[in-house]
Amino acid sequence: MKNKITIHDLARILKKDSSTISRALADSPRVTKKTRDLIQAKAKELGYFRNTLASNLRSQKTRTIGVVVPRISRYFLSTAIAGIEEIAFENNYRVIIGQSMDQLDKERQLIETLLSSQVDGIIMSMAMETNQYDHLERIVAQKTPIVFFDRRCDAIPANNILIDDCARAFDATEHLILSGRKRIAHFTGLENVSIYQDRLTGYKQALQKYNLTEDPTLIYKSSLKSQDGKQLANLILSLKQKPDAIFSANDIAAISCMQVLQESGINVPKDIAIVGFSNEPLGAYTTPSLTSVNQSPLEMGKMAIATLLNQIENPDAKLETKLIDSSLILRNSSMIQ
Amino acid sequence: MKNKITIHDLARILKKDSSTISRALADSPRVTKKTRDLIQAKAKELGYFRNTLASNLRSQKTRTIGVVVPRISRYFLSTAIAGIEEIAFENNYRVIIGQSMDQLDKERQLIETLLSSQVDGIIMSMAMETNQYDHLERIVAQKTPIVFFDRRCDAIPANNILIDDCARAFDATEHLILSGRKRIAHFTGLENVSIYQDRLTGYKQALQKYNLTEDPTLIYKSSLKSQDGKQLANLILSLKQKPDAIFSANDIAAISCMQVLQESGINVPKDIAIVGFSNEPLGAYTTPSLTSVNQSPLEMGKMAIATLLNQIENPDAKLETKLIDSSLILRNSSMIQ
DNA sequence: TTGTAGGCGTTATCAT
DNA sequence: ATGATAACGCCTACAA
Repeated sequence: MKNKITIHDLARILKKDSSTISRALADSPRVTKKTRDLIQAKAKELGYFRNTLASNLRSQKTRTIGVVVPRISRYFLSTAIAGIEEIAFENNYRVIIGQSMDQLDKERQLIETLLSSQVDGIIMSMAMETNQYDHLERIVAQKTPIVFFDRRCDAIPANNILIDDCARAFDATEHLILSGRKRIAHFTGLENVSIYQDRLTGYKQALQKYNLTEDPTLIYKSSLKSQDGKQLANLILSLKQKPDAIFSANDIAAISCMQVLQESGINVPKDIAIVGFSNEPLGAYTTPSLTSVNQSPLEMGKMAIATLLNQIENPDAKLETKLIDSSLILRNSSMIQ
Repeated sequence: MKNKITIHDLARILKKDSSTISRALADSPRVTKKTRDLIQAKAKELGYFRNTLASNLRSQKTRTIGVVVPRISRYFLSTAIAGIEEIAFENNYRVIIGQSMDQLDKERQLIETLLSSQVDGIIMSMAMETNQYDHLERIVAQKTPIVFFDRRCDAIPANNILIDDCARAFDATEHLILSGRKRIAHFTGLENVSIYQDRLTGYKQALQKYNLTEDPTLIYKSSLKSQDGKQLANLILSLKQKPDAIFSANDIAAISCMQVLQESGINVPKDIAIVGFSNEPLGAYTTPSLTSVNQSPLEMGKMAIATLLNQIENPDAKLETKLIDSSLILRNSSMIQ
């Protein structure tokens, strides 16, 4: 078995009580400097490591926070997680990560796992599929602090770290309108996801402001995956009266759609201008480069963990919704070249 | 405090002993089906959750594995982690993630944290800076199973999940030679990182095979970050006799170098052909698109966790080094157009 | 300043 | 089949 030295071993060796050892190792002032130094030296010598398991059980704190996201291998999310991990580490917290793969079932299981692991708090961005909230209600019932970022859950009282999706969608649509576009299609996600609703609202508000009629046949709902973008491109290609612009609620769908359109001889942006959302790095490298909305993922992640840690240390803190800076990044896919 | 129902609460309510409750909840056959059903129903009703902390302390297992990587927000690593998390979850293991940011210090601290958290095993890819191995030796000393992927550590006996870096570097260089290139520069990483040594070796072997003289002034060592690529580009621009090709040990340096070269009027690939390494997705979208080496990160991650779980369940299993499929992906940055 | 004792929640062992 | 007991390792009132 493993090389496990306990405070009892140290106690025996040093002929002290284990409580003295415990205090010394915790730098408690309630032990002489001399004994403390002696004990710490011996502990180091013997390679003693505090057993976090036992310590946690005793203190009922794990100094671990759980993160549940749709998937890690997407730039926005991995960058947000990088920010979370960085701040958590600085504050001596560990981070457990799980991916829901946008599935309700997996999300449920992950939450269950995290709760029974006694995480001190949870940061999450909801799965696309999630339309029931029993698992999230349980988090609240257990009084485990929770912070949503990006994809919030309106049904659950919690802290939220967001960008102003509606305003940015408005900006994106307005930008297309001001560039002279009249028939602007919108790619939206599943209706239970808050941000896609917000982006849809922003899109509609912009149309309204400029007196463009909202055409329901120009609003396409999908999972916004790569293949969805391709399918939608083919659908658009088959239309007699094509849109002259597309505002997609994410970059993946925008880019894959753009590729298919181009392969069929459509000129982007001349024939159809395209704007995405999220500012994935590869959008800067496509031809044409993709106009998109920067969501400041690193800042979102850092703000999410800061908010969570505050809530953990201060359980009565008022719940807040914080908006992180965001902006439309103009590139060539929406500019007349 | 939290809504925590324990087996003792259930015992009191059902007028049974806590050990019976424990057995029932563990589906032990040593309890009547009737009582078991009764207990399980009641547990569900009251929202009982096993306290993983206590259970772990008892069993001396955490069912948690630690992952230490340079940074999460890079495609290769986030994808590998996605694979790790997926398989871990299927096997009812949790994953703790830490980023060393390529710093030895942070890596040390992370390892220490993971060890005192009693993780059942560790998967890691070494930090660029790491040139001392005391922290890694401690992992071995504690008999905690460890698997390296991508950036291994030759000084530590462990499982390794790799690609054949040397062979792929050879392929890349040979490809440039067969395309008629004579002065092929190489961007390598810090010398303590195994994979960069391997890629350098592959590069040299290809030169040798085709009787090209190895020119030490064409081998550039750096951290291979974006800014390094730019600096190297400027350095190359200042040369009287420029290379006609560059083989970079990663994509980031390759792409940023390519950009700077192009801005200065160099035609890629005509004047200088470029090949990267890692096949980051954005390489497919640059102009010209970047020839690179696919490292199959998802498969590497899955193989790493499979190997680790096997080692955990079977501590005497022989240590292995597994090579994952990899291949040179030809794109426009190295083809005469 | 140091020691004693008990408990965090679970589970394995032994007894009934 | 079920109950009693002890132990995993740590921490903290309380006592001395």
